Amino acid sequence: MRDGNGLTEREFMERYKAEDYERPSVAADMVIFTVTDRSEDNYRKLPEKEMRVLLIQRGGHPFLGKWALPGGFVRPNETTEQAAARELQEETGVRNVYLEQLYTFSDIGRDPRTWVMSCSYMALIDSSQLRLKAGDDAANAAWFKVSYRQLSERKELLAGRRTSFRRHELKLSSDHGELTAVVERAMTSSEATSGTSFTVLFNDGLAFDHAKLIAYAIERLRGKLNYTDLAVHLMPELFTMTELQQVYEVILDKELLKPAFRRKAADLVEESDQYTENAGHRPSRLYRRKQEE
Amino acid sequence: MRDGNGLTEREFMERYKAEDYERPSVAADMVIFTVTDRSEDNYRKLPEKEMRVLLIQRGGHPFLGKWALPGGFVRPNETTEQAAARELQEETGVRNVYLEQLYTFSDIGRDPRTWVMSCSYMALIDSSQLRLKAGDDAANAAWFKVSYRQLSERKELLAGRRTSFRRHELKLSSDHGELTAVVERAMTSSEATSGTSFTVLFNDGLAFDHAKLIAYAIERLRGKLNYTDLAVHLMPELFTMTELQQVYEVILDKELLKPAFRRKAADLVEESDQYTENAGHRPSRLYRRKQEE
DNA sequence: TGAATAGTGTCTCTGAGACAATATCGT
DNA sequence: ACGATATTGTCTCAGAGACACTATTCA
Repeated sequence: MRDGNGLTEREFMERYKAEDYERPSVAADMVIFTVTDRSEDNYRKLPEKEMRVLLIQRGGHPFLGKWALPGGFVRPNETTEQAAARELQEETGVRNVYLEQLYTFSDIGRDPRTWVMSCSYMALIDSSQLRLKAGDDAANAAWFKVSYRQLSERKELLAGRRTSFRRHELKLSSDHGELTAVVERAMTSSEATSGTSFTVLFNDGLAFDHAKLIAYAIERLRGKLNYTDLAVHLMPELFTMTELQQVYEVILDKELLKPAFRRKAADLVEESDQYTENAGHRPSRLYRRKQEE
Repeated sequence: MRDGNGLTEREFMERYKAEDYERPSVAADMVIFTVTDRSEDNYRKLPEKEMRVLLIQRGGHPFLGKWALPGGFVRPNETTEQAAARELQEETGVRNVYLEQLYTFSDIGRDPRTWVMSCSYMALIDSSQLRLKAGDDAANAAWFKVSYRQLSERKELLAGRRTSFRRHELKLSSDHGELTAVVERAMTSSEATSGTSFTVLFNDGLAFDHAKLIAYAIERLRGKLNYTDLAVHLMPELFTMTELQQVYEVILDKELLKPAFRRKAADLVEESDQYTENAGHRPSRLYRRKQEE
């Protein structure tokens, strides 16, 4: 079979010049979430939970000294998934975790060096795996406590184009200090069009557009929490219902009713024969992730 | 502020060589859906609906003569969204449509020429806009009727890793013939990991891995249909409830109950004062897309 | 008048929200 | 016994599924 220039496929391939077009670099960046216990002061209370995300302090330009998501450039003989998994293992030593592609960001100028797209991933790590790698080799890596709260909501009707804006404050805190960003999520909808976009309005301490990536990841995580078993990936092998509920509550940033939660979560988990002990109160049954269905 | 090499940011940027790493080409490929009436034979029956997708016959290597999704390489001064919107306008003449990023595919060897990732988008076009561009300049473009049906389901438990496979048949038909592919969706879940992946098992007539992209788009479309107003983007400005229901039915490939559907859809639409006429039966109220909420 | 579709009524069942009551451990 | 959490019960209400019924047009 010959094409318009009378070439067979073999001939075409031999003459094909891969360098004809300008190409972007593609990075795989990861938003790695975990939920940990806050060390508790009171004597028989349950420890509270905190949602945390892993950040790395940049040791070079650009954004020297700022905090960035772990990630790196995708190499020629790997997929973006493989690049993400590789980075994840390099940074946390953890393999075999929940990994989900989020979105590919390609705003022009998002990296001052050159044309770089970011294929972003979300990873969920349970706190027991986390403990293994507490004293990480990278002194410049830290788990930041996450808070993501809606500040305001605004609606606008302009030339048949209705847009609603939701402004959120993203606060990340750790021993290394506190980072703050304000991200606005705009949902446009007109006669035919429709779309969502994120804008970073304020940013103190985060590198690149990573505030946007983190906000996007949190929105995805919250959205999927209700209709998937995503949360159990954040749990150790055995856990109580209350612990699972706390994970939901800290991610969604709202309180849930116990009976309703237990009914819904019952489908996601499997009873074990074990119970908590020495807790200062009635022991609770331990559950594990359900494999079936 | 100076980095490890004693450089300021300005000095660093001047010395930064953009050519240090090998880079992939990035294409924006579009799965463009529309729903059209099938020309009806009977005299007072309503026309049936068909879901269609736009394909373009390749005029050059590789995959010469095969059908591919419209798309093209992203250029240095545009985002992937902009590239997708540009391609969409070039191919269909349509602007201002629903556009959603789907997934970035990066399997190695997916393009035999060179390293190419595909950032895929889904677009929804209503049938009235479609008519405007019926006689397209591109003689090699055609709207293919879509059928996507589950063939089989299989579950496997292997070394603590549970995987469920769903095999689907994708059939695309038009005046230019029929294309068939079989795509398998594997959902793996083990102690901690979890993930979904698509594999093309059989492919007759489609270029690249585009059978996979189309399958992915259909799954996304079906999934979102139930909890978003996605479907109204496929409708012209005024439409009846039955038409809207038919769109749901042809996409989901299953029949819905009328009263239940009307209750649910009532939130998505707004009544107009107009009614259908000369239909051979009781006229029906016309609705339009709701802007509020 | 009748074919065909438009539109409404209503019964049931399920699942979520809300609140209350009981159970059990460790000190 | 008491503090704290674990676990279950149940009332109510909203929404989905299912089926049946009435309404209206045009050939």
